[in-house]
Amino acid sequence: MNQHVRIVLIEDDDILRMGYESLLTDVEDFAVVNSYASYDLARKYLEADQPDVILLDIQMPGTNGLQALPFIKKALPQTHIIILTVFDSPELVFEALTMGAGGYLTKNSSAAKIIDAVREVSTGGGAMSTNVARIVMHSFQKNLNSPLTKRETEILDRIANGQTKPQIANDLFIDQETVRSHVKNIYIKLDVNSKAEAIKTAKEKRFI
Amino acid sequence: MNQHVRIVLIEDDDILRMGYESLLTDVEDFAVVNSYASYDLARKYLEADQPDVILLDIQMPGTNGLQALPFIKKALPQTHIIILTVFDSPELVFEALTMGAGGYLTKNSSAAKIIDAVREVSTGGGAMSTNVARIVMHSFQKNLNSPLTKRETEILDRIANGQTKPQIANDLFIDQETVRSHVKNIYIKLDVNSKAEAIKTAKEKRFI
DNA sequence: GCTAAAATCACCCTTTTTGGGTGATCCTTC
DNA sequence: GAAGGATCACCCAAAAAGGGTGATTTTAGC
Repeated sequence: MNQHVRIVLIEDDDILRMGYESLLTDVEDFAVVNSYASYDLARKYLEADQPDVILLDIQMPGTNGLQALPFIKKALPQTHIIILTVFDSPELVFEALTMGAGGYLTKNSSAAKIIDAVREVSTGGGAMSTNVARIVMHSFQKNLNSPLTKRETEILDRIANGQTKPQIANDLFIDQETVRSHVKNIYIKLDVNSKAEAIKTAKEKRFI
Repeated sequence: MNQHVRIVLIEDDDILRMGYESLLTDVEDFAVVNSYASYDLARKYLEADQPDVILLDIQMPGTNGLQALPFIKKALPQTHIIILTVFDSPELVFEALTMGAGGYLTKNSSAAKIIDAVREVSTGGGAMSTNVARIVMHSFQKNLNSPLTKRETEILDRIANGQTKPQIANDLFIDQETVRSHVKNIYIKLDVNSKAEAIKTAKEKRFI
């Protein structure tokens, strides 16, 4: 039995949409079951299409791709969604990923990359173009020149997780006064005088 | 003038090391300037090697790759580091990325993928194998079935950033009592009775 | 081995924040 | 028009935070 990967395209540019369709149709085990110029047009047919993978543009008339994402996820929880767009700002990327996109490709991606990506996400993998990967990886990067000591970082991290000083003291098997002492030093080093400011500053400078 | 990408390999398996060396040397504009069986052996030569890219194994005798990462970063801030390993647990991946790795490949990666990755990171891009991408993307994913309302999520998010109720009230132009009201509802929905627990539970269940 | 930095604890103090209970009003949004 | 969401009010006591000042003990780098 033929186990085709069922693909749906949602892309408002006619030329591009036809291009992708032709590209993906030519792949042996892929099947483009339908393609639409917008989510609003696709909406009522998607469930019948039963796609394994949706290639989704962001910029579209009506509901845009990012707005559509949660609705698609709710209607078709098993479907993997690849964002395919010209935009690659950190905000859009993170927005897409938190909403459950399984891939994020920019439109300068080669045909081979797009085919690879579809295959990957259809089996539960992840896919992103290199510029998106750079953004994502950069978001993890900690500042390696933190003025905070190990202990101070540990404590500030726990504060950022909502722990109170007594709780922290208890967890680390040290006295509350010691925790207080560390916190005071943290405040001095970060030039702040409250938890909120400390967390804000530390996150901005990637100390935690 | 020939602008070669200067590559250093740190990999304890002799066969693999030679394999990578031969693979990368054959690429026109790549130059493998040196290869070592461990970081401890590489250590004192690295600065002289002036690599643009280091392919770094994790499992090694002596200092392992992840432990070596911060030292390499400190000594050679401009050098891009690609972790090349058989391990792909979330913990190791995040550890490597926070320590400043520019790429994370698993050893089942094809020759072409490895060459691509070196080229990418050498120009400041990011690179990761699909299984790593899956892990990373999954870490961003929010729970789309949160029991919390928009407002409640907003407020819990601010609490997780260290803001106090008065501050939140002020920022959102609502009364402290309203914030308290929301917080109470959050506590009931999450079945907790403190900030710390609420943040912990919400993060675990990816509500924030 | 010396020295500086880091980690530890102590006691002074006041102000702010928290959490629980109970109830009410006003929007929206199906 | 009913329900969930968002808003505000007032009761209360306990907990936590923040500032100041100082001291001791480890730990780590030269």
